[in-house]
Parts: sequence; C-alpha cells; structure tokens
Amino acid sequence: MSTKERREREKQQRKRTIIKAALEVLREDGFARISMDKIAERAELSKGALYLYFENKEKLIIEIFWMLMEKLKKKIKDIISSDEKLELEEKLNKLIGMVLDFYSNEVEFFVFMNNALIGLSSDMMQELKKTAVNFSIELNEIMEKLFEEYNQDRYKYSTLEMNIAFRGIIKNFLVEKFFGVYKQEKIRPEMLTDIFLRGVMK
Amino acid sequence: MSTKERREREKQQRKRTIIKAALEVLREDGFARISMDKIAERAELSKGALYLYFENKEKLIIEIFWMLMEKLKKKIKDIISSDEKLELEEKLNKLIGMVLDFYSNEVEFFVFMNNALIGLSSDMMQELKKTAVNFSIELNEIMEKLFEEYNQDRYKYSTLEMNIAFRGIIKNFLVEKFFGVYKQEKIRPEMLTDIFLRGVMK
Amino acid sequence: MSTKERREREKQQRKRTIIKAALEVLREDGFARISMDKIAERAELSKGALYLYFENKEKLIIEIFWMLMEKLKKKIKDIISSDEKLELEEKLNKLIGMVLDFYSNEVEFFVFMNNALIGLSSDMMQELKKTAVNFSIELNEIMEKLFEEYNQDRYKYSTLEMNIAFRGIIKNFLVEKFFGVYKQEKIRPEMLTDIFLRGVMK
Amino acid sequence: MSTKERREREKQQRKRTIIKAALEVLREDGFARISMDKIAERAELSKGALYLYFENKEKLIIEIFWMLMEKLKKKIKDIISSDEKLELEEKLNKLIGMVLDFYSNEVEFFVFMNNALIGLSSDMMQELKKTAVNFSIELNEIMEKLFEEYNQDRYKYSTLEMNIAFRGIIKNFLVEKFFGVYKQEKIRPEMLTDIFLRGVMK
DNA sequence: GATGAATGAGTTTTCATTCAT
DNA sequence: CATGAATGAAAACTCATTCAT
Repeated sequence: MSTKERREREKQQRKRTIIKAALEVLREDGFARISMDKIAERAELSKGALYLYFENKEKLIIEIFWMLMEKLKKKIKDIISSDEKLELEEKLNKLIGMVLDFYSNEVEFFVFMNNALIGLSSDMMQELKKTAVNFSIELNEIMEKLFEEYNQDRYKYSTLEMNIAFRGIIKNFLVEKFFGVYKQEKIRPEMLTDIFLRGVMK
Repeated sequence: MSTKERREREKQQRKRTIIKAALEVLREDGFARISMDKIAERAELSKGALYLYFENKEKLIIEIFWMLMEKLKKKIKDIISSDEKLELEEKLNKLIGMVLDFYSNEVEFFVFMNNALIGLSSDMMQELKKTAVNFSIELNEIMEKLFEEYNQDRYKYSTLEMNIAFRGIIKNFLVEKFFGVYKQEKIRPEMLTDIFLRGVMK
Repeated sequence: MSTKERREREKQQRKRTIIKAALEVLREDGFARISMDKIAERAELSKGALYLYFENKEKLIIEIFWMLMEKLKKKIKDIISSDEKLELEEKLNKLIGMVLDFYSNEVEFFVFMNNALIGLSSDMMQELKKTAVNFSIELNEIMEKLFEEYNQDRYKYSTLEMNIAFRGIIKNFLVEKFFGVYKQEKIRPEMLTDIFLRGVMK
Repeated sequence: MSTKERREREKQQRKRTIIKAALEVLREDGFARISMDKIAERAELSKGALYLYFENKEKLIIEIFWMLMEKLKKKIKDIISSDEKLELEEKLNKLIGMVLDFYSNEVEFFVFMNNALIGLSSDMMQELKKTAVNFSIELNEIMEKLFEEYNQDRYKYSTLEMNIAFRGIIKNFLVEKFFGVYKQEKIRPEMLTDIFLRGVMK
C-alpha cells in the first residue's frame, strides 16, 4: 500500500506544481490571459497532462481561487484566535496589516479574488462564483465571532453590515493603491481601523 | 466649416449609438460575452463600421467606461452643487442614494465598472488604469470641494483618504447586495453616511 | 434589394460549395474522418468561414445527409409517379436499379446514410439520428402509396413490413457487394424484385 | 512445455477479460465513446497492460467483432445441426428467433456489428472488412449446407443470394425495431421466414 | 463612408500510444 | 510482466481584425 500512498502524495505534489504554475501565469498575465497552454508550458508539462489532474479549466481555476482563499483564511484565523490578549483595535490593525501584506505586489491576485465574485458571467464560471460566495459567507462568520467577542453591546449595526463596511474600506484602499491615486503612500492599518471602528460604534 | 462640424456631430452620434448597443449587449450577455459581432448587430451597423469609429475593441471598452463615468460624475456634481441648503449628512445621504439607484437598475454597469480591469489584456489595462486614475482624481477633487465646504477643521483624515473610505463602503455594500450575502435587505444610505461620517470625524 | 438578393444567392452558393467539399471528404476519408479542418481545406476556405455558413459540425453533417436524402427521394418519387404505365414489378425493378446506381462506387455515402440511423451514440449526433428517422418515415409513406396503387388486396403483410423487407433485401445486397462476398457479381434488380414480391404476396 | 501452455491459457483468459470489459463499456457508453482508458479501468488493468494483449485499439475492436461473430455462429450451428427432425421452415423460425434474441438484449452488439465499419479509420476498415468477409463466407457455407439438406431442387436462386436476402430481411427488421418505425411491434419470426421462403422458392 | 465575408491565431478538450519505473 | 504518468497530435469552435467591393 505504501506504493499507492506514495503515488497519491506525488499526485498531490503535481497538482501543487500545476497550481503554482497557474499562479505564476495569473500573476504575470492576469486572469483574462490564463490559458491551459501557458499553464502547461510554465509547469513544464504537456497540455494533456493538466487534464490528468484537473477535470477542466474551470476546476483548475477554482482550485487556485480556493488555495488563495484558504491561505488568507488561515492567516485571518491565526490572528483572530491567537492567544495574545489584544484589544479589538489592535487585532483589526494586525488583520488589516496582514491583508495588505498578503496582496502586496500581487495586483493580479487581488483582482482575481475580488472579481471572481462579481464578473465572469460566462457560463463556465458559475461554479467559481459559487465558490466565491461561499468564501464570503465563511469570512463573514469568522468576523462575526470576532466582533461578538468584544463590546458586543456597543455596536450600532449588525455584524454583517460591519463586516461589509470593514472589507469595503480595506478593499478600496487596495484598489486605489494598485490602480489609482493612492500609489505613493503606504496604507496605515491604524487609520482604516479607526475609521471603521469609530464609524460603527455607538 | 459647417459641413465639417456637422460631420463631427454625426460621428459623435454614431459613437453614442455604438456605445449604447454595447451596453445593451453587456446587460444581456454579460461582460465576458461582449463581442464586436454582437455589438455591430445590435447597433444595426456592419462590423467593419465599428472600426471606423473605434480603433479597436479596447478603445471601445474604454469609451464606454468613460461615458459611464461621465454620467455618474454629472449626477454627483448635480447633487453637490445644488442650491438647496443641506447639511453634509443630508448631502451624503442623497449622494449615496443616487449611486445606489444608478447601479441598482443596471447591475451590469456595476459589473462593467469593476470588471473592466480583468477582462482585458495587460496592454489594455495600462490605458484603462489611466482612465480610472483620471476619473478617481476628478472624483476626489469634487468630493474635496464638498468636504471643504463643511466643517473642514473637524476631519481626522485627508479628503483623499476620506474619499477612498467613502467609496469603499458604498461599493462593497453594492457587491454584497448584487452578488453576495446582503441580498434581501435594502441598503440604507443613512447607515452608510453614519458609518462614514463618524469614522472620519475627530 | 437586388444587392441583398444577390448576397443571399451567393451565400447559398457558398453553402453548396462547402457541402460539396464535405461530400468529397466523406467520399475519400469516410464518415469517421470528416473534420472541419479537412472540409475547410477542401473548400479552399478558412476553418472560421465554415462557421459563417453552418452553426456547427453537426448541422453541416445533417445538411449533407439531408441533401443526399433529398436527391434519393426525388429519384424515387420520379420513378414512382412517372406517367409510364408499368406493372408494379417493373416499377420495383426500376427503383432497385436506380438505388444500386445511386450508390455505385460510393461506398462511403452508403455507409454514412445507412449508419446515421443506427450508430453515432455520441450526444452530438442525436439530431442526425432524428433526421434519419424522419427520412425513414417519409420513405415509408412514399412506398406505402406505391403499394396501395397496385393489388392492394393481395399482400399478406402490412405496407410497413413490406417496406422493411424490401429495403432490407436491397441494403444487404449492397453491403455484400461493397464489403462482402458478392463482389464480382452484378446485382440483378429483377431477382430482388422477384424475391420480394413473391415473398409478400398471398 | 506445460509452463508455456499455462502462460498461453492465462493470456487467453486475460484477453477475454479485456474484451468483456470493452463490451461493458460499449453497452454503457455507446460505440463512439469506447476508449482504452475506460476499457482498462473496467478490466481493472492498467492502460499499458491492454497493449500487452492487443497490438492496438483496432486489433482489439476486431477481436471483439470476431468473438461476437463466433458466438453467433455457434448458436446458428447448434440450431442447424441439432438432431431434432424439423422442417426447413421450422428451422428458419428457430434461427430467426435466436438472432432476434441474440441482439434484443444487447442492442449495443447490434450497433457494434453494424458500426464497426464506420467508426474506424480507413486502414482499419481493410482489416475489419476481411474479418467481416470471412465471417460472411463461413455463414454462407453453414446456410448452404442447411439449404442443401432441404428441397435443394426447388430454389430459384443460389444459396449465396438466398443467404444475403435472408440476412437482409432480418437485419432491417432489427434496425427498424431498435431505431426506426417498427418500435411497438414484436417481430414474428414466422413472417420473416414466410417472406423469405416464398420469395426464393420456385 | 459602409459592408460583411474571410481570416487565422488562439482556446479548450480528448485519447491512442509510449516508456521509465 | 505490469503500471499509469505523460505525451502530442488531433479535434471543434471563437472572435478581433482586415480588406475587396
């Protein structure tokens, strides 16, 4: 059975290799330019081989999305559930700092992850949309718990609404950093936390 | 000269016809499915004619983007520079209400504005980025004026930062309304104004 | 409007050109080997151009099938409804002779037309199957009328059953001629008519 | 030598396993969808192993064809050479009944037997043609013997021609039953025998 | 100016066959 | 012997762009 196990491990390894290659293509060429051809070339595999590991392009794309999301989720969870005794404010600072880091210099990742939810009305990408919605829901639940831990009686709005505002502020600063007018300046997590927290508190 | 002018006017008219057609295609088929074929058909023009008015598809996309932006900008300006004597809070409420309206009946516009960034080639993104940056700058100037009119000494952050936060909150509520978890509820402009204003005030 | 008409005529002409090219590919390479590439090459057109005239490969195949069928049907009708006063026996002789002629040296047509009904369980070809079934039904009706014209009270079996037997005998002689043991000999229509007619008569 | 013999026996056993698997795939997925992948999976063998037993896919197909033919041939022989003292008519009834049975439960066999001709490359067809011709010749010899046993001086046509007509009638009733217009009705062997016998008798 | 037929490179996907292990 | 990962040559289909008329 050890052979079988090794095989399985190797298979997982290959999948990771392919996803890594796909991420590189994504990073360099953007979502619209990802093609199975390029991924194969980058992974130093034949086109056909990709289909040994991923049913089709959509499934591969979804796995990329999922992987990035899992990575981000893990980081969020790590911060939220860390033992350190921190004020909510400090936690949010850390959280924002991490998110900014996560996307730093990875415009394409940011675009991809934020637009998976929105665009892509091509039939092919329906499942990606579902995946993105699911992630959004999960993220919501995580943040909800965080908010409930602290001053829960002092919020003016629901955790859902707080969460939407919170993420909106972060996202738009990143958009403006990547594409807009906020290029030169460093985004200060403290500012974002402050705007958000004072905005939603009674 | 009059002939030349008339020509020019006709040309602009044709361009608007094409853009309108493109927006209709966008609304019906989604961003990923806009094709020159369909636009031509919808505009009741030949495919070749499209290229008489727009250098290529990307330029056409940019003009659509620009047109939408201009439309939105005009509405923003109208509200801001209206004679009514209103509190800042009331003005923001009106502004947000208008933006929600603007996109509500035209989800695809919203998708388009967000997706213009991914759906196109990298070369294209450069141009679109410029367009978006320009718009952002303009919008900033408009908002700056608004903020300067009121309580200018009570803000904790720069008008640029305020603007980014403001738009981020609005945008993300729209995203979650159209595609995510905020489906059932109506977005209340007052809430968004409140979160924002209290967040950025000293 | 004359321009439009001319255009339409030219379009039909092109369709014919493509079908003719496809028929040549069919004749030379067999059904399993028809590819859009080869048809395009043979028609001296680009691959893309084929799709200006036929929605997809299946539609093109169906038109080939239909065209061949129409040709055959016309020939059958011509014989059946000819003014000549002939005995049923003589009509059937003529009919069989024509069918043998129609397929002579066109193995691939024969194979294609006979197997369209049967095989091709690929999803893509469902419509072709329907087309083939419809043709079979039409052919039935035509033959039914013929049989009803003559000695209708002397048949032991239904016109449907007669028709099936009739076509079966002809088809299998062709099969054996093309692929089997009846290569050297010329198929004598009189023999087929005789076997059939005496077989089904009271 | 005994080892060698055992080896050979095992090899034949494996071949049968593979053919059985292929037939299962055929039944489930249809002729157009048989792939070496699926056969291997169904046979619980590796794809590579298939090539140890069959030179290539075409050879495998031919062996299936051959195997089915042998099976059918055996059943035909059993009926013809059975000790029962039966009239020719009764024998033919039995024969037809058996053939109808043989295919009825296995529509896909019937499809396969008919489709082997189109589904494959031209090169392949040569081989398959040979196989089919050989089978046809054998079948002819078998039927010849049967016909010679009975009333041999009363036939109007050669045993070859009789055979072709006989099989044509049966085949076409099956085609129309499985795919065409003869769906609802049960095929009565007596009718087929009657049509045939009266058709070929002086 | 306007047309729309034609192009051709690009895209995803399939699958028989091979070969290192 | 046996494996199954990998190949690579198809295949169908799309679409921005060009150009003869």
